[in-house]
Amino acid sequence: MLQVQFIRDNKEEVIKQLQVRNVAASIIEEVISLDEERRALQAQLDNTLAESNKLSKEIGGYFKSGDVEKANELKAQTGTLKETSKTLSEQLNEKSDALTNLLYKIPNIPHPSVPAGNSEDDNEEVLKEGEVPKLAGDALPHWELAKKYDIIDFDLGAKITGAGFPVYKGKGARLQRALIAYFLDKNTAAGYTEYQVPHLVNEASGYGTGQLPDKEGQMYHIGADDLYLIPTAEVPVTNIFRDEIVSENDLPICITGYTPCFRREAGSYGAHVRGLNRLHQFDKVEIVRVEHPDNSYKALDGMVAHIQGILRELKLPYRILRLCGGDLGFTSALTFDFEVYSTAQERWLEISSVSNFETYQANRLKLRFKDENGKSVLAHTLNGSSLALPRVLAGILENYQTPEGIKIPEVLVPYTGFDMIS
RNA sequence: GGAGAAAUGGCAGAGUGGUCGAAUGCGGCAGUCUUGAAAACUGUUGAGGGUCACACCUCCGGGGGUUCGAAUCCCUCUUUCUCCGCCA
Repeated sequence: MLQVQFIRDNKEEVIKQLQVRNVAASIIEEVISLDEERRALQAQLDNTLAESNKLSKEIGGYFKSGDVEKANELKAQTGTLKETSKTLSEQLNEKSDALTNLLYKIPNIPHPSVPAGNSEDDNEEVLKEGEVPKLAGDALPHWELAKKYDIIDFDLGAKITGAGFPVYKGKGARLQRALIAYFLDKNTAAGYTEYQVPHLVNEASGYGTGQLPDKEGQMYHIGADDLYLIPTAEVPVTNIFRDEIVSENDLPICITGYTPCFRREAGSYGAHVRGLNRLHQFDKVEIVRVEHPDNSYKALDGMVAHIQGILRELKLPYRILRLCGGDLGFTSALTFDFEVYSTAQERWLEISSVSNFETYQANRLKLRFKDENGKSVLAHTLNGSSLALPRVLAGILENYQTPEGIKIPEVLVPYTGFDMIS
C-alpha cells in the first residue's frame, strides 16, 4: 500500500497520477482526513497515558516510602484517566483500521511512462522480435498436437480433478521438467539464488504481497487450516522479507524459484481458455528482486533483457508490451508483459509479466534497509516470470511443429535428451 | 495425535510487579593507539508513532485479562525444543 506520509506530502501529485488508473480524488481526500483524525486521537491518547504513567510512578514512590494514605488518594484519580484512555484507544483503533482498509483499496501510483488506457487494447508495444514460422496449411493448435502425440491429457486431468488440471505424459512430462531446469539454470547463471518455498501460505503472507484482501476469490483457500494455495511463487518468496530490515550492502537480493501455481480463475470460459491457455494449476519459474530505490528501474530493464535472452535462445517469436493504466496490476508501478506468438491459434499468449512495485509491497511487508545514515528506508521489490510453462509449451508445440513431428528447441535438447516428439 | 518445557534487542543470555526499552558478553559503527592492520582502550549501537526540534507515547512471540503500575501474574493462540505415537 501507499505510505500515508507520502500521500500527505504529495497530495495533488498523487491525485493526478492516480487518475491514470481512474481512482477518484475523493478517496485521497478521505485518506488525508482520516489520517488527521487518527493523529489527533493518537496525541490525545498519548497525553492521557503520559499522565497516568506519571501518577503510577508517584504512587509507587509513596508505597515505597510507606505513605499509604497519600498513595490511595492518588489511586482514586486514576479511574477517569483509565476510562478516557480506553475510549480513546478504541476510537483510535477504529480510525486506524478504517485508514488501513482504505489504503488497501488504493492501487500503486503508475510510473510516468505508463500510457493512459482502459484495457489491454491500449497497451503499448515496445518491441517485436523473432520470426513467425510459416506453417503448413494443416497446422494444428497445441491441444490437437497434445492429443496427436499423446503428451498432454486434458480429459484425464478433468477426471482426476477437474477442468484446468492437465496431465502431462511421457515426452510431454519430460519437456516440462526440461523447461523448469533450463529456466532455473538461466536464472542462477544470471545471479539469482534458487529457493524452494512452500506452496501454501498463511493469511499474513497473502496481505504482504497484496493478494488479500481484494483478490481473495482468485486463490484456493484451505478452510480447515486457513491457508491459501499460492497463485505464484511471488507470494512465498517476497514474504521471506516480511518484517525484515536488511543491510544496504545486501542489495540487490535476487531469488529464483520454481513452484506450481494455483488459480481459481472463476468466470473464465470460452475458446481463450482452451488447452494450455488458462489453467487452474500450472508451473512457473519466478524471479524476484529486492532493490535499492535508486536502482530499481535499471534492475527492471535488466530483468526484461534477461527474459529476452531466454526467448531468443528458445527462438520463439515474441513481443514486449508496456501495460497501460487500465491493464496495470493493482500493486505495480510499471509492468512489461511478454507475449509469444501462437502460430496455429494466430494470437499472442502472455508468458511473462515483469513488474516494479517500488515501495508498494515493501510498505505492506515492512521490508526496509538501513541506509548510510542508519535510517530505515523502504526497499523496492520487483518480480517477473521466467517463465510460465504452459504457454511457452504451447508456443513450442505450435511453432516447432513439422510434418515429421515437433522439433525440440536446440537449447532444450541437453535437458530433454531427445530432439523430436513424433 | 498425547505429555512436558520454552519464546527477551543482529546473535548469545540476565531480569525482584514499580526510574526496565531492558544487565552482561559477542557482533556492528566511530574514535584513540599504529606506517597500515590486529590487539587493547573509549564511546556508540532495536523498531514504530509524534514534534521544526524536544517532550511524550507504543512495542520483551500474537491476542485478551488482573493491577494505580506487567518483560515479570492469569487466560488463549502460534511457534520451537524434549519424550511417546504415527509416518514419506
